[in-house]
Amino acid sequence: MMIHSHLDSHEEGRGIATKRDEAKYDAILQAAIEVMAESGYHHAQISRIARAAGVADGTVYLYFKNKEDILVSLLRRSIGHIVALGQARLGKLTNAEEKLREIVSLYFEQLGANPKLAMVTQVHLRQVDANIRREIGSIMRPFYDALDDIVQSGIAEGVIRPTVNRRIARRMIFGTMDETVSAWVLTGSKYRLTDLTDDVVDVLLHGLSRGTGYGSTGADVQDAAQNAERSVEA
Amino acid sequence: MMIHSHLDSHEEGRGIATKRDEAKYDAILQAAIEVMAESGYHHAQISRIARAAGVADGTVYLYFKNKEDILVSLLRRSIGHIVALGQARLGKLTNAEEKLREIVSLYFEQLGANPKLAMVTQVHLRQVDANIRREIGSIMRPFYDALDDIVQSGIAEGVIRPTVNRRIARRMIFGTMDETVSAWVLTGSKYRLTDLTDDVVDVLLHGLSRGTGYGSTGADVQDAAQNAERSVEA
Amino acid sequence: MMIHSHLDSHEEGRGIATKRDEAKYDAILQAAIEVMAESGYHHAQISRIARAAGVADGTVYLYFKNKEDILVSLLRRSIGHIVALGQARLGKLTNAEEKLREIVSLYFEQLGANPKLAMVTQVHLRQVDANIRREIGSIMRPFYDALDDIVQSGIAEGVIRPTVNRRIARRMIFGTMDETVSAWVLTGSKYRLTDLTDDVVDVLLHGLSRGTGYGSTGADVQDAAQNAERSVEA
Amino acid sequence: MMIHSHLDSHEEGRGIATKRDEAKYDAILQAAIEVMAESGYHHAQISRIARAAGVADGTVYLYFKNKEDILVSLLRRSIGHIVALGQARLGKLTNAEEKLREIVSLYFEQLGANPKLAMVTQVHLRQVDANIRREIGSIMRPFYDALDDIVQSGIAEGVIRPTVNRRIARRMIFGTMDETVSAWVLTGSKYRLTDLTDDVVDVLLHGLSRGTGYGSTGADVQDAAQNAERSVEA
DNA sequence: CATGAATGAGTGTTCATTCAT
DNA sequence: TATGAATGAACACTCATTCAT
Repeated sequence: MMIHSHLDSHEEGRGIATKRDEAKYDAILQAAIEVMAESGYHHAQISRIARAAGVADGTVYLYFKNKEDILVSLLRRSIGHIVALGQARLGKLTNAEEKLREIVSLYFEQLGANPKLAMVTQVHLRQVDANIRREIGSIMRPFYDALDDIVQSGIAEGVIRPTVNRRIARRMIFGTMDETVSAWVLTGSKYRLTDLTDDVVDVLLHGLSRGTGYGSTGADVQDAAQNAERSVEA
Repeated sequence: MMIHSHLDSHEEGRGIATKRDEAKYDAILQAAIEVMAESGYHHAQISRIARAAGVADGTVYLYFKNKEDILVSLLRRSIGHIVALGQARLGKLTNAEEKLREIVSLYFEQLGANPKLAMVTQVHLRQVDANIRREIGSIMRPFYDALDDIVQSGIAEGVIRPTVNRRIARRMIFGTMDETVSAWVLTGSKYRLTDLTDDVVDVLLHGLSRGTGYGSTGADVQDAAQNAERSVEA
Repeated sequence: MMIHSHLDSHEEGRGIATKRDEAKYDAILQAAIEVMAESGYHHAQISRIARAAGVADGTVYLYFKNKEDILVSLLRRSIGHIVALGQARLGKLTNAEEKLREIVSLYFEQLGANPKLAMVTQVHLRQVDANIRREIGSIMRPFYDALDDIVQSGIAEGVIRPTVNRRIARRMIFGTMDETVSAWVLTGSKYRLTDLTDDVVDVLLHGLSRGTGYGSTGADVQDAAQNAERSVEA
Repeated sequence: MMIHSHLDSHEEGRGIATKRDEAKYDAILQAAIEVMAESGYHHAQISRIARAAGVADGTVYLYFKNKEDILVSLLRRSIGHIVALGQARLGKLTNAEEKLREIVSLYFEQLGANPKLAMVTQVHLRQVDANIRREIGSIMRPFYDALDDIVQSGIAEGVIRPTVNRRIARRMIFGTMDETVSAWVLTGSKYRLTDLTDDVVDVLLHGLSRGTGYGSTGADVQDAAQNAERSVEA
């Protein structure tokens, strides 16, 4: 998997404090997650974030250009982290199926381990203005590229059907993961997100249709009755 | 298809004007679409919407509880319309595959025919507060239910694999459609959304994996080379 | 005297409230004079002005574009008033000397009758940004034009020396009046500004120099000893 | 000319750094002129002044009490310089007319040679708070005193009319010079300020009125037509 | 039903000043 | 002396909502 790496240096975007207290930077970001997860982007006053971080209001502006910059930096850091992990883990894998499972697992694992961060990325991040959405898009790009690479290499390996519309394939992968995480967040993060990995990968790989003779996975041994029992999720 | 209908009476939610000038209600809703599509939710002042609708500011509050209610009513109306159409069209179909294709087609057709509405539902609707998102969920319910029905009946018919996680299946369907429409909107609505129906249904039904001997669709005759050419979309 | 009249319609500049409560407009302006005279421009919070005017903060913005607009409107109104009075009074006079005396008298009378307004125009008005100073210049123009007209007509009548640099003559007239009013304001408005009219006009007309045989005025009978006694002013 | 000298020791006012690096003190003052002339008082951040002076922000406070103190020190230094020059030059003159011409010439020469300084003293200096204006008054005192001395000695010599109101005479002199410099600054410092000396002195000495038989100066040979041509100034 | 003038709560951001090093 | 990171007070302005007419 070729994960593009220009976002690894996820600090570049700051452009304000080149060499200030890194712990303070982290504290503000963490405080922002806490406050935003609780109150949403628009109701998360800078003064509350500052207080939660243990700094003065003005200090926030030594580390971030403005309030939106905090949000963008949050996403940049978390996506950057996921992408970096992906580079490390997926590099060792050769099979597209394994790569897909790994990236889904990674995504669920990362967001599943931090419900507040997930709340911010899945819900509050979307409350911002159009111009910020553009920047968000550019931050997500490396992740999208990683998904595209998986599809592309899978086709090359003969593991993925060459006839799928690749862009749509990518959107299916991301859309399914995104919808899954959002549902998990909005229902209170009550179950383990990673538990869904196999089911998600199964449906992504094999679709809904009962074809004839396609390769069955371990998941297939579950029958419809069992399926109906899974009710942890709302 | 069992589309739950309690939201069809989409006027119930108003609770303000039981039977006022219906044309004025529509005018405000239409004005809201225009203004929000252009400026986003937060920059769409009530006064601008009122002016665009040809009514006074105060009049808006005779028809809607508040600004968010306009947004919610927009969604209620458009989803209600789609659900109603779905009831009509899917009722005649017996095959789950056909139903899936029909609902995807219908969704793309409705939003594809109204880019401004799509802009509002895909982008601006998400800028609202968390508490409103709950209401949005309840509005979407009938549509989700329709998708669930398709999955459920598909399994009963033996068309859909009984082993798929049904909730995840539904999220895959909706997530893929949603992501597809969002991408279309955010790149300027430059191509025909309905042109993607077949490719979307193909990947939903058969997944990514090149299994052995699953039933191929007409789409399958496209080869990788052709796939690479599809560049209408950004 | 040809006083250019485009500023008579001193309400045009508002451009916000075309037909609102005129009494409210006046109340805000008067409140602004009170508050600014006491605290200066920068310390005159909109909320204090609003409270003093008996309106809500937001109402101020129904009548004025922003805080600077209040200041500019103040000047526009007071200078406009002086210019309008000048048109009425100077129109009846034919002699440039009389016109000069009249306009000095008028200026001192108007500002002398309203020390708080004078405090604002002489002190606080100058605390604003460069861009506003430009607008202030355009508001003062008609007054400068009136002074120019007096000089010009005086020369035509043979009353004013044709060799004086007209622009400098105007600046002397205005500079002397301005300096006189400022001194009066800054020392607490303790004496009657209009009492200085004759002495000011005398020095403007005849200068400092003891020429030989120039026409003496009544003021000339005051001798140096008396002059030294005038100590009301700081 | 009796120029009171207690402000010559313009360092007294500092009260902070008694004998620090004089070059640094100058550098900060010069940087302040540059930055303020460009951006105005309120937009001239201490940090920009410090950077322009090549020192740290905090260092500024080792030399100046606060931001206003920089402005006041600027005026103190420049007026002090003018007053000192005046003492040197006017001491040699015996005639009040010559003294007046010399001090006008000196004032125009000093400010005319430094448009940025003039911009600060004529425009930005006036943007300060009312309490500071009092201190400005005390700084200007020696200059006012010099003007008063000229008037006083002129009367004693029989050169200046004993009947002029002396305080008003002084205000006319200063007001005319001030207005002239301000106009020059605000129109872009495009002509030579010193070129106006003769015209200014002429009108100060002889006023506007065409009396009979007052002593004419060389300037008088200019006729009205020529006067009209002087259009260097805006 | 309709109006639209009036309301007033709510907050991101700047920057002069301080002080620990 | 000098630094510059940290501080935190201060406030104009917007706009959803109301209600007297």
